[in-house]
Amino acid sequence: MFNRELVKGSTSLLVLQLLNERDMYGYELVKEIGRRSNQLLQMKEGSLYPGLHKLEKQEYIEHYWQEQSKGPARKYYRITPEGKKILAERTSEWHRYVRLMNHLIGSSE
Amino acid sequence: MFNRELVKGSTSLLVLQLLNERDMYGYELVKEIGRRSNQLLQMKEGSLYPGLHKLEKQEYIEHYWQEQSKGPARKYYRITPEGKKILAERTSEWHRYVRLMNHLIGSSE
DNA sequence: TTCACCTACCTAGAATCTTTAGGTATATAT
DNA sequence: ATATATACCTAAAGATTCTAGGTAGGTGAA
Repeated sequence: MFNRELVKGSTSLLVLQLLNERDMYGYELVKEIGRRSNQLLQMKEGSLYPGLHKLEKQEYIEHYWQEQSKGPARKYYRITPEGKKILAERTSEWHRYVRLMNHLIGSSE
Repeated sequence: MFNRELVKGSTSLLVLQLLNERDMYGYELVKEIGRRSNQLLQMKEGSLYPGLHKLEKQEYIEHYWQEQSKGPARKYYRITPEGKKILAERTSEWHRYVRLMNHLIGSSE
């Protein structure tokens, strides 16, 4: 597993990226992030739900409910145009940051 | 400037790396990180000093005082063998994390 | 010699984020 | 009945960072 400190801060970027691919509900995001990372990234519900609420308050995402024929209703989230803008900015920030860190810790990877 | 959230978590890695190159004192670390990053990374003293104290408590670094012929004395920090071990681990964690994130946000950079 | 500024250390309190550790409810399988 | 899985949620604790100071020694200009 990754050091907890290292993982901090990039969760909102990850969530925005996944919602940019398709609408998802919270529980699905937790599972999907685990699946895609081979369980290396285990986003806790206690982090994800408040995080989603914050992103929605910032109007980067919005939600709609969808009843299911079986099981509890799902609260789907959709990225907004503003969210796409932020995603693009954050992604390029991420790359700049990685390049800089790799430079500082003496790696060309 | 980078998003504050993005920068979180890698400061101790950076500090250990710099101290692995040579002994430095706190104030020097602030300036050096700024200099090497072209002022993109501005480590605040309020973050650095408590961070150094924590690393020292974990016995990854240790300090010694050095009087100056002019100006205040300097508290130099030196990385310990344990610190070097942790640095190697954290560095490889960093690379693994970056590879994973780049995969998840769909980039080959 | 007074004032501003730089070096060099430090911390308390606020803000933010994550985890822990629950809770509620629906549906299915044993 | 009971366990398990889905699916939402939050309060409190823990960790880290920033804000916004403080202390002190030395330098340079007016």
